[in-house]
Amino acid sequence: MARITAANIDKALTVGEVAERSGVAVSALHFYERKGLIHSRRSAGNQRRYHRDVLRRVAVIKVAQRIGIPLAEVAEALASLPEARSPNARDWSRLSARWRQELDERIQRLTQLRDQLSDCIGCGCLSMTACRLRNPGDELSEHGPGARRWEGDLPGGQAD
Amino acid sequence: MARITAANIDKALTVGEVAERSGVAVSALHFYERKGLIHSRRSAGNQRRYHRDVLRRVAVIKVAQRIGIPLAEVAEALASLPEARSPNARDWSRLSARWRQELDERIQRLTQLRDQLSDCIGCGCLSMTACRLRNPGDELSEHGPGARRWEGDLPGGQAD
DNA sequence: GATTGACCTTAACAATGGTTAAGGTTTCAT
DNA sequence: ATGAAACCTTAACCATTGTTAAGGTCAATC
Repeated sequence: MARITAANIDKALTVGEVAERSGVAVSALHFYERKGLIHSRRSAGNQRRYHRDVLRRVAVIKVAQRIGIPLAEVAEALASLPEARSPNARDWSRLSARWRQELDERIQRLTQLRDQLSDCIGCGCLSMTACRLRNPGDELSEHGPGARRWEGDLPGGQAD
Repeated sequence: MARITAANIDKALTVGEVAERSGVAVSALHFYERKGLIHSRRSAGNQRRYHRDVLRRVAVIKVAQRIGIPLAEVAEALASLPEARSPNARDWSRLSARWRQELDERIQRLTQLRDQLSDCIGCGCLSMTACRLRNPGDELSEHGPGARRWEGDLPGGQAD
């Protein structure tokens, strides 16, 4: 369907066209629709027909995935877009800002982890009680005499 | 079993003890064993008995997970440890160094993404053809006249 | 009007990282 | 020696993000 001519440039898109242009598989588009991330109308013969806005939505979904946002959260964010009109620059900017913050936090967490890991490289301390990397959440010190014996329980006595 | 006394401080650990000390569930320990990340001997009655080294391995697994390394890759890394002796500081250092590099790369990718996303906040361009975030992998320009009409197909004519 | 490609739905499968349940055995302390 | 707590195995189930298959319909073209 949908010969692309000057006359029908505004025509609704078929699922195949959206797949081709957005670079995601038809099956993924079906999936996104089931999850409420995108929407379609139906043709007389029950085939999906998409407004061109769907291309932006899919692009946004792909960016969000790169950031590491789970689809459920993307769905929420997209649900916050206005229904009455096509989203405008400000609408998209809001999403970008929101996700940039998540991205910032993720980067910060990873950077902190990296710094701790760097300390570990020099000393091989990944395995020791004192290691900053391990200690958060390591309940060792609460549980009897064995818990503090990290340095003593190796044949050869190396403090690894 | 395993009264903790001065006399049996070097005793093998049961799965419950490992779970408690490492902070991971018994089911997860079984799972790690199935996947080859940790190993156990068996008691006369077929119960798992762990060498204390397992606590280090589990700690390393947890760190790797925080970094975002999939278990299969962790399994590979752990398999590279010497079998004959308990791993020493240098062995653990090698793992740390290896993963630090992966972490560095991950951080760099995310940072680049963040910078691009920052550009998008100002202009709302997440949806536009020119956007650096979108263009890699966006096949738009190859597919007919519709492909370039990002600015023209919105009622109201905003360039969003 | 028939063919062919694109489309439809439903359901099952895949990988990842486990948890939960069911039914039976071992270990420990008393 | 017995009862409770911990352990065993197998199998099914959970969420996430889709893909693949089966069986049937629609749309556009020759």
